[in-house]
Amino acid sequence: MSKLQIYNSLTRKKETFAPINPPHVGLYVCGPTVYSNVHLGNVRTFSSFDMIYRYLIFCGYKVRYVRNITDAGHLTNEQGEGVNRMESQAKLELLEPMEIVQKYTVGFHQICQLFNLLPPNIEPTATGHIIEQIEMIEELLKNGLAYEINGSVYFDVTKYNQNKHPYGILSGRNIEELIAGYRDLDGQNEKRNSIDFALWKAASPEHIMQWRSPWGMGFPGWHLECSVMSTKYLGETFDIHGGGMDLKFPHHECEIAQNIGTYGKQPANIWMHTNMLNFNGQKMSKSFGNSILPIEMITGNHPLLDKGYSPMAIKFLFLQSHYSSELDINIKGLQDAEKGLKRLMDARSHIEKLTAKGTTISDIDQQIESLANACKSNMDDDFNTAKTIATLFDLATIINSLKDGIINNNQLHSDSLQLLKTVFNGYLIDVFGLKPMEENTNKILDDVMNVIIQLRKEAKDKKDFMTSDKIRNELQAKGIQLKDEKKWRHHLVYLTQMMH
RNA sequence: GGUCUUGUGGCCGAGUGGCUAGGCAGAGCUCUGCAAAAGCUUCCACAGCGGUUCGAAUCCGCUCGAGACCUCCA
Repeated sequence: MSKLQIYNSLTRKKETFAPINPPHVGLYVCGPTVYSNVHLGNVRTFSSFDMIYRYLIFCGYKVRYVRNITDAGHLTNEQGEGVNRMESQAKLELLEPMEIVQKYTVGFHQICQLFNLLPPNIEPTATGHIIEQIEMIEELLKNGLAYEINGSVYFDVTKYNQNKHPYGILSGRNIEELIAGYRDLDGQNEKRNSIDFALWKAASPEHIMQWRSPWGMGFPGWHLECSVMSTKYLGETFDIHGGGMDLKFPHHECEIAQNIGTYGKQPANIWMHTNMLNFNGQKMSKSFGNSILPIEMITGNHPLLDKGYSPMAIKFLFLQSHYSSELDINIKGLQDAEKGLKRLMDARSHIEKLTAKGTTISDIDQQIESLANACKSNMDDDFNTAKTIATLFDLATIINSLKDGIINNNQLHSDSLQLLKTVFNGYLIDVFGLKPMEENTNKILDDVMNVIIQLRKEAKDKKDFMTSDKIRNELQAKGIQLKDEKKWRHHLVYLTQMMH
């Protein structure tokens, strides 16, 4: 049996996964900043880590998954940049910061549900851990790695580096170059050194979010919350820390510095970074005009889209590439994913109708077993979902052949049939978190449909194809697809239902 | 400018130094009243130039191109 290998950004190689306290695994993922809508790129990242979380569970680990909500810092009001929230307006016209936080936190959770992402075990907020953050700053001050100026506290990167702690270990930067790079920028700064970063920022009186601290009223620095909350819930050193590639520097670099500066330890054994999402060859961004919100993707309410796509199809498209690769999507890719997903889901439901009459182990049985094993070893190879999906497609071909009688069911042993069920449910449903299309559970509708199907069959038997085609077409228009030699079934109605 | 990543067939995308990735699309066939679905067969690759090697899409170098980060960002 293969063992799980994970690419570690810190060491830049694949490593055999060995949790600190098996079977327990600590997983920390940087969550969203909730002052605007999450976009589709965020969804890819959180889908990737959802799959990783699910696969760890699938492998029998007991995972504590912590994903933070960043709700402190430079909150602006809804109108975004260009609007000075400090200008005096009637109090009620301004959104309360926590109102914004609430709105976008709820929105984020809704999107997570639509994409069938499991909630983390703990979802801590930055504002809920101000005291702990202040405590960590005090430790850093005590360790001589931070200094206070005018009510703000900064991390002393140069000093940290002199203590043989390599700042830049994760992102491959060296501080001389960084300093040189900053020198060109404006130097109006109270920091001792341009690469120092804020642990605590003094707040001007009109700043809307501020807390009391030993250094006066202020708010915590941007990198501190993750250090504090990962340590609090997972320990000073835990197994996996994840986040988007764009957080590698400076966010994760600073996090490491803060943790080492405080506890003298690397916070995480493994750092994982998921890659970015492009649309039509470009990074999704407002300035390119190709930034699409998840909800727009689902409803199709966007000029660049021809129609809406189901969250499952979108997620399937994500899973067809490796989490660490850049992914470029477009309309055609979405359409392809829709069809591909349907093929796999159809194969999955066909398994239920198969019968196994094999008495000995046939070639087919052996093929099924080796493909099932391949799924595991593909996933164990740094969560290679693309390859695993390819393997599932190979199994789908076998299933379809069995269904159509092209492969005789005396070639299929009952153990293999069971294995097919286990694999399709295990990977497609449990690990990838893909939901099957909705099955009809309405008994009356079922009975009515059987009457209609019977009528159509009689028309067909009389060669009255006008009538039989009419029935089929009318049903199609109502979202029910009728295929000959088959039962009728519902056609993807659930999506639109979910949106309204 | 610096750090890092990357360049695969019509599109999207895996990939180990030597063996068909896969999906969707295209072509042909089977099935079919017609569709749909499904099955089988098939076409189209590894940016360019060198090098290492018995052998490289896979390793090294250069050229060209793309992207991310260096400022909040998944």
